[in-house]
Amino acid sequence: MFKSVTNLKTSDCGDCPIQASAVCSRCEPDELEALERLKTYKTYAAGQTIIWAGDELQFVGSVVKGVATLSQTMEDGRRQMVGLLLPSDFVGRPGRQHAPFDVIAATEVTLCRFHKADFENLIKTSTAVASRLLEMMLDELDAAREWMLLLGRKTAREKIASLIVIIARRDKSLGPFEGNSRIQFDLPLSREAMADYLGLTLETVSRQISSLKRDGFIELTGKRHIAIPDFARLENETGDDTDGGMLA
Amino acid sequence: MFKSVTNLKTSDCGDCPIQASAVCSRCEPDELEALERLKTYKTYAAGQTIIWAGDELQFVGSVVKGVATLSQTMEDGRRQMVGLLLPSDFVGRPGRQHAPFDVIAATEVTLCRFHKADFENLIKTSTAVASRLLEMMLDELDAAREWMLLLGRKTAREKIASLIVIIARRDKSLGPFEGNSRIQFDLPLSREAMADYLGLTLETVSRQISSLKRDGFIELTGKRHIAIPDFARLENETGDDTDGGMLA
DNA sequence: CGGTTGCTTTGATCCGGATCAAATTGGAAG
DNA sequence: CTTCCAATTTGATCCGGATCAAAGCAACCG
Repeated sequence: MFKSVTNLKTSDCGDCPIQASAVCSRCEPDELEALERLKTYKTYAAGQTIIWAGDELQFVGSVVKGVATLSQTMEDGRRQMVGLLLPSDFVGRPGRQHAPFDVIAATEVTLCRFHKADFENLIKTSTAVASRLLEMMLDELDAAREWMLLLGRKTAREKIASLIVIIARRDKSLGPFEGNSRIQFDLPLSREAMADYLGLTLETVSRQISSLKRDGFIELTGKRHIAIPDFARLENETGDDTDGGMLA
Repeated sequence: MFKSVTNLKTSDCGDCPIQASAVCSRCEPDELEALERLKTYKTYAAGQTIIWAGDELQFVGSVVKGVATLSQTMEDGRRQMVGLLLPSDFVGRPGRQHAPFDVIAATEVTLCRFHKADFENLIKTSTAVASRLLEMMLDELDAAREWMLLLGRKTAREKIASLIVIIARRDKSLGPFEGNSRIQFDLPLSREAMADYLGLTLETVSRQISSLKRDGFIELTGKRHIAIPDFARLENETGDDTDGGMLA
């Protein structure tokens, strides 16, 4: 269920509602219009729980603005974030009841929402919508699996470096950047939220951030604002294959 | 990409090729027939790599028999299994190139395969196929997220107990069973493969299995055959919410 | 049969990250 | 500009699981 099918922005700009350049051409005008009629917007305050685990969900939709968190909690309180919901990410499970995860606003969040039943109906009749959703889910799944590698095998330092890199890559306000550029932005998550995402404690998160700072990979001004003097150099700390090469 | 969309059994029995009872009725006869024409079978030996990370993939399909493993490896050799492929699980990524995961046969594996391009074409024209696939992907994603909780927050003992419970639940040869039944079956994975799945070392896996045996949660005859005297009691060791309750 | 080979178990030690406990800081409210 | 407080950093210690090292053990083979 949940998170990040992505890009259900619903056309303030005439884009394909189930967006993404590649498929826009597949959207029939009447499908686009159908989505258009169904959408509503709603804003949630930071800290507010948008969806409770086990809820009977009445809507699906996507994040327009802000950051939310998709997480699961054990009885004894141990918590694991299983998804980070940034603008353009899809929220809600079409078909059947949603799985037991909470969605919590990390900052003020605006959702673009569709009535669930209507949306499900649309999936069943529109190939374009269904296959676009499928594609988005496949991306989601790939991301989830990469996260599994991080959780199962990376060290604390690699986890922190990976998270910072991922947040930077997804921050559209930075525009496209490359290689060794210097970039800066605000971390949308508290140390505790990062810990829940990375399977660490908040103390370890803090220590590793300090350590990356000491080693010159990042600079901090205030608690949330971060600067990365050399993006590629930080990427080397993630433990990931960075060359992206594919010889022979 | 990959793994477990599930149930592309392709009708030796007249079932919906994109199976699952709930949707069978949605399959049009001609769609069923289209899938029928496209399928081929192939068997792989235990230990064989079925798909290499980065491959240009020519087919998609599903596991008919045997067990395969979906895994990712870091340059320095650290490995994390990100999916367990059991009979009925889907393999391959329709649309775009598959992500960098290996698929390796853990036992002898038989796949039912479709030519990729044909299958993708089918998705684009058949709502039934696309929406069934979507549903399966959503289940996959839920499972992946539960695994994230396991990797990030569970103790070694809880991880082992969880894995045994999950394998037992998915073993169809056991038939449906409930609560405190006694059940027994063969573990389809080596200690090392379990370790790769759980984000542990093989020594820790072995120790925890021994510990569960000492405490009477499981019995072992030979290295692979396992008996669970009281399934519900083992479930209590997983750390999961077991009551499944949903009061008020 | 005895020997090789590949799992698996068990043992001893080490270390990364958790836990418990203060101290510090930055930002919001007055 | 101060005050206050939650978020963060830093410190000291502990422990679960990793690592290094040696046996068991069952299947296979000559």
